[in-house]
Amino acid sequence: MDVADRLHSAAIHLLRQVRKQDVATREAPARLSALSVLVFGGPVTLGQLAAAEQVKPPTMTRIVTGLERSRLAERVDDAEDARRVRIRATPKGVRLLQKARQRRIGSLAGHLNSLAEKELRVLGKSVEVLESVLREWK
Amino acid sequence: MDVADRLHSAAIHLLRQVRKQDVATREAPARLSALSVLVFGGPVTLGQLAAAEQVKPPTMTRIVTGLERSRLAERVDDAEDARRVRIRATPKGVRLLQKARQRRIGSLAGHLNSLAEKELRVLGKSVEVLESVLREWK
DNA sequence: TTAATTAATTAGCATAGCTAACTATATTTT
DNA sequence: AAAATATAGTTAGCTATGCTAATTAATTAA
Repeated sequence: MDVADRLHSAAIHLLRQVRKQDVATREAPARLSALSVLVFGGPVTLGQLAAAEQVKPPTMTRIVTGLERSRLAERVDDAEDARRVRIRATPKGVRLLQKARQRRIGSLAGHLNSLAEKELRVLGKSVEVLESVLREWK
Repeated sequence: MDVADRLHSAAIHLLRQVRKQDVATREAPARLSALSVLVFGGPVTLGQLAAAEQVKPPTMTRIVTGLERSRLAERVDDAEDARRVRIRATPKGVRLLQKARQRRIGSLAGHLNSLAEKELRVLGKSVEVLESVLREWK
């Protein structure tokens, strides 16, 4: 319980810090987050994207519309099922997201480089543990 | 860089999972988050609360108004400086937040209890490392 | 005692969340 | 094959959350 509590708190504060880097993109958080799913998960239907982002389809419709207006993503007709709309990141979207990610990771890495070799190894080990926990989740 | 990248990703997915518990509160994320600062950090001025939540004062004005309408927090006049408004959680707000937190932590702890003793120790150790990194940050 | 600064609010805009209702396509039943 | 049902996405209309600019009130500095 104690580890869960402090891990939860640390995750919140860590993301709150790295998120500061995102202002440089001039794009809203919901759009960046959806774009991230598109860039790292490939083209998906609107419904899948909504589920991945834990929002309802009408919300995702508008997020995608916003991404399209910024030319970061585009709607593509689905050949198999004409009801569906596939969403994919444009090259511009991929570039923007990779830069945003670079800024976040760079910021975090900058703060980790004061750590001792041993501490970094412990951290790396527990990231693996977390990844296994997340794979089992739900 | 690799540790930073995977730690970042793990933090995102971990919080995305535990956040699901919050629907039970029937309160919006921004309000819960601000309330959390009030409950764990004691009464603060509106400006301090805005800074802690990384939003601008007008935004916090409305979040606090929402919390007041739900009787979760209240505005208190500042004796030293009449321009300031101190915000504090009500007993109802404290109770609601503690339950919400309990659900989150409980959910996380439930997923950690499949870990081996050794893995949990590694995780505990790296939470300490993260806490020290966060103390230095900015 | 003015002038400048600071704290919070108000006004007005865009985005993001929801439910309910609608359109168009697919699938299942009769 | 036709009708009924189910599914995918959008539209409409609401509330909440983010911003900047302008306002009000109080404090501090000149």
